[in-house]
Amino acid sequence: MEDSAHPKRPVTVADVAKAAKVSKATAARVLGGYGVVSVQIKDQVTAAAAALEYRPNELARSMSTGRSGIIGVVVGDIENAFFSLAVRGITDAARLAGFNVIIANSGEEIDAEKSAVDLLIGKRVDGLIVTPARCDRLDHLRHVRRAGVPLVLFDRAIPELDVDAVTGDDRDAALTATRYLIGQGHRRLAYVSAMDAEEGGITDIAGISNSAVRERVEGFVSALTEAGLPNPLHYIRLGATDQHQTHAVMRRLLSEISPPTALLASDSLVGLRVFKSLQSLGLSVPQDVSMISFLDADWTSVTVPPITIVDQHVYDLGKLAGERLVARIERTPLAVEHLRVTTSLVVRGSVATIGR
Amino acid sequence: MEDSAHPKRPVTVADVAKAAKVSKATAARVLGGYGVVSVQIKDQVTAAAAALEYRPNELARSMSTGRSGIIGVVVGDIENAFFSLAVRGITDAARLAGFNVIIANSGEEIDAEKSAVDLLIGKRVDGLIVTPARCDRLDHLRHVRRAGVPLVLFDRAIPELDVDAVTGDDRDAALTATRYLIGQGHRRLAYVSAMDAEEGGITDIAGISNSAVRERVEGFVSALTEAGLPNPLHYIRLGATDQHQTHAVMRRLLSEISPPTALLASDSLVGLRVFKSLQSLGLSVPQDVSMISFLDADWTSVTVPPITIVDQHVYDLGKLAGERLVARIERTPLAVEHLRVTTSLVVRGSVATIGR
DNA sequence: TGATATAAAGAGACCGGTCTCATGACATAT
DNA sequence: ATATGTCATGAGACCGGTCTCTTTATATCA
Repeated sequence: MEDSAHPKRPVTVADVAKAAKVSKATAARVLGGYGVVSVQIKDQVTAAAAALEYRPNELARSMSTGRSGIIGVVVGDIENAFFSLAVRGITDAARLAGFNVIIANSGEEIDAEKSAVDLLIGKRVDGLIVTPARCDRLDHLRHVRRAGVPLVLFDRAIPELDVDAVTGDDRDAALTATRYLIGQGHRRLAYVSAMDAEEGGITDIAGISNSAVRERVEGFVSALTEAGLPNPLHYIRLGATDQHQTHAVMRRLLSEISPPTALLASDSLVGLRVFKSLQSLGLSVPQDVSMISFLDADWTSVTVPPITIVDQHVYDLGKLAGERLVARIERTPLAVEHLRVTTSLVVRGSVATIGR
Repeated sequence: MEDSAHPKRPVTVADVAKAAKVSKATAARVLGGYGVVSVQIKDQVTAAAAALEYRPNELARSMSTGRSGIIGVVVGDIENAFFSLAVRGITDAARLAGFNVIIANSGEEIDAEKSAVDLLIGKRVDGLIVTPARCDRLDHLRHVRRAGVPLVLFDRAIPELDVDAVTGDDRDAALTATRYLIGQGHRRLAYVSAMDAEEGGITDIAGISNSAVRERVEGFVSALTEAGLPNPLHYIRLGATDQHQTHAVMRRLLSEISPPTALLASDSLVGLRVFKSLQSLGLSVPQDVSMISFLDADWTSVTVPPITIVDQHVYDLGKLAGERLVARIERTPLAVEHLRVTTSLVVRGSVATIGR
């Protein structure tokens, strides 16, 4: 009865004003915490507001101030530990500055990303953090700029966009990890990524539309090249998008005439799939195959052996992106930058020393 | 120059109307997709809108319609795989119905939860899904009801609140898992949870303020009782809130005169900590100690041995909560219900058969 | 005592949409 | 030819805040 009978129109400043016998403007001053009001009136209004259980309509507030207090975040896949940890970092930075976060998932699809961006702009977010699925379709991001909404790219940079980006130092990370593998005596190294497969393997590194993937491949290839190893592109495999695909990729890879002795997995999901795949093929790590995965995910420390990983300091990455965006929103004068967070190799037990 | 020089006031219906040489009302009809407009005028307005790159201000739209198209979700900890998977389920259900999701983290703290709820109500969300940190402080949730905002509780029920709840069948899950352990010959069983420790162990099950935790403990105790095992509360341990605490809890537990032979971990984070703790104590699973964890987390399938788990079908749980809330928002006539999603025991290798 | 400064409160425009109601044009019925 | 109805468009109120500008009351000074 009490709930359904009163669909109860929410209490507004006008209601509070009437109850406190003051003008709407005065009540608004108290409730909004601006302007000058006498102590007596202030108490009067506060009391009336409490009695009526007044809650400000943030929507209306945003309407007139033009600020929503919301930061929009478009990520590739929230379920991925990489993103959920990054979101934590972003959220913490945002909350510290008094902003809230609204999250949208693009599923790494450019159209979903586009509509998510449009939607958030429509909600008049104060700023936007986007993980661009591709670096070649930019209209929607250009539009964000033109709409005057601060934008920070996350995990992937797009130099031609002239906008801040926060990423790991992917090139260096791959370089370091690969050098380490080479240093342990490995000569045939594979790189496995979840990026959608192009036909017939990699031929054109510069053409990879995802900068994070591209930089990692570049680092990987550089390390092989500087070590004088032949055919650096030979063992690069894309398309490890799910367990089934990964398994297929792994079977093909390991049934080559000279199969690789070490694998570099492009992210923790791929790493997990690769590890499972090796298990089901009856291969043991690192005796039969060595591996390194990106990201310090849960699972990497409890396997036997624990997995050697490239720690991307994802939380910091997210926090930095959040802080950068806040600075932009607050119009702090800053040059456009590509901030790279250095990564660190955490050596555990998944890489064997061979050929000595 | 071009970006900074034009802080570029966003394009409004009025601007489009002027450009299309029609009234604001007519332009709004076309842009908002309501009312009746002749085809000719419609094209005219559409063209003008495209030329000006008009984007509707969803805030203003929400103001006048009273609907924001947003569902608010307050979770305990987004970083926890349980919640991030649930959020995926919620988000999918929401998007299917045309809603967006805004996520807030309570950190399982009642005050943070309170302010998150207030904030979301302020943003005029169309509905709210909350994981209540406690079942005894309810003012803010009562207020949600009074404000006329549909509410669905997630993972934990509060019967006295007369509101929908979607949870796993925690009692049954714990009962089944415990019975299984007993069936494998275990007689000394421990239950380890991350809930804040009360002094001196558990004495009053009915007093546990988190219904999910309470039901699991009840199920655990029921199974022990029906098997005629003595002292069912003896090995229940709370306070496994981080790796350090968990380690302390485990040391104490396993240095008892008759230590437990099997452990039930209340969630996947606790499970992971327990597993790591066992590793560092040099104990092997299941030879030295058997264990079962809640939630089919990543790590549980790649350990040696893989962990026997209680699968809570979390994605479905989230999806169901999302669907239920959408139904409420759309005023589908439904009785208030506590929906329980049945769980299933996935037997892998972390439980030994003993004493035969 | 009157002039002026200053603090506090009120009146009402505004943000950008939605939506009701009024108006005008044209077609059909009488 | 006049009345009636329908359809497309225009005018303007409204949502619930913020904020500028104006008015009123009180204090300060010559």
